[in-house]
Amino acid sequence: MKIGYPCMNNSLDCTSASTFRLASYYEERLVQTVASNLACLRRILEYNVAHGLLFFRIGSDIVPFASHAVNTFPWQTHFAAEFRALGDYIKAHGMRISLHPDQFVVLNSPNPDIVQRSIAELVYQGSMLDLMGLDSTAKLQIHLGGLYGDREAAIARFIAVWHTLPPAVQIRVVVENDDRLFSLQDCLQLHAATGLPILFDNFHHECLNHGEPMAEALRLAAATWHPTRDGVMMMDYSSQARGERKGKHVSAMEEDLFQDFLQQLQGLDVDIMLEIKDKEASAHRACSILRNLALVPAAPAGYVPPIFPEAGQPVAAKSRKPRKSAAAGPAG
DNA sequence: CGTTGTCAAGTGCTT
DNA sequence: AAGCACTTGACAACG
Repeated sequence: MKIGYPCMNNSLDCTSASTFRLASYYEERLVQTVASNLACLRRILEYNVAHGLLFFRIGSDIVPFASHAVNTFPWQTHFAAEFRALGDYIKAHGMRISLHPDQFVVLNSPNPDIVQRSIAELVYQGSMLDLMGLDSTAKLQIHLGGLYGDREAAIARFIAVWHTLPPAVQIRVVVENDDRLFSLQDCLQLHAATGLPILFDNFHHECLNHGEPMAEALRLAAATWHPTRDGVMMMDYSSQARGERKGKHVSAMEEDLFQDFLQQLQGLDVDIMLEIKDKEASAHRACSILRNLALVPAAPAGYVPPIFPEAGQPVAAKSRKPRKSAAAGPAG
């Protein structure tokens, strides 16, 4: 079992999601930004290894405008060595990686332009995993898409588009049950038609289900992951923020609920992504709980116990990077 | 230097 | 018809 958190680390003074406005796009700035993002990603991974957090979701903004027509820079070859080194590091430490393209990726849209843009985004994100040399257990996590007033037609369109995906992308795509439109049952129907694995989200399942108990839902989702091709089932874990809109994620892990959830696993092996606002802080807590239950290995050599911050207090102040000066302005 | 409106991209729901 | 929410975060303009 591996524990992870998505995209950002609040303890480090860097971000791997630096971007800029389309209006201020120019190539030199792109190169500078990607280099900076990859350097920060490396630091985040090192932090994770040092703290025994072996599951991580890489953000979508590593290469700004990667699937936009404005970006014609061959970043894949320019940064090949950097991506390769990251992949070597990931493999050397047995880390698991996922990416989660955002809401603009809608494979079942009736609009063919949107479908094409969605595929381009998947190709971009999948190619990062390819460049890192990671196998098909590194996944691209998406939702089924829109409903458009006809559930069966919406699912059928997804299946039709899925069959047209490049094989390198197809083998990485996994579908997550969402909290309003497409339930675990819909995802199982999709799995039956395509064989693609279901990334199970416990909180979404609580919001939208057909009465399946959590333990049963977990087993159903786990059975969709091919042991060698896909690896151990990935899942998202969260819980309801009290007093907030239904579906709103908590800001810090509620340890009792997490302990209750672990009981529902009934021995099932999963890699758990904590979709909780305070990121690595909750991941540390989860890891600590799992170490006590002997579900994850003892702390790695040289492990420094994290200082749990008070609620709302950042561990380290973010220091702003110096502004890029006008020296790198567009040609002239 | 702090504040705040805005940002490539989609969909469904609420007002 | 328009605004909002979705892992919101971070850029960029303005004072």
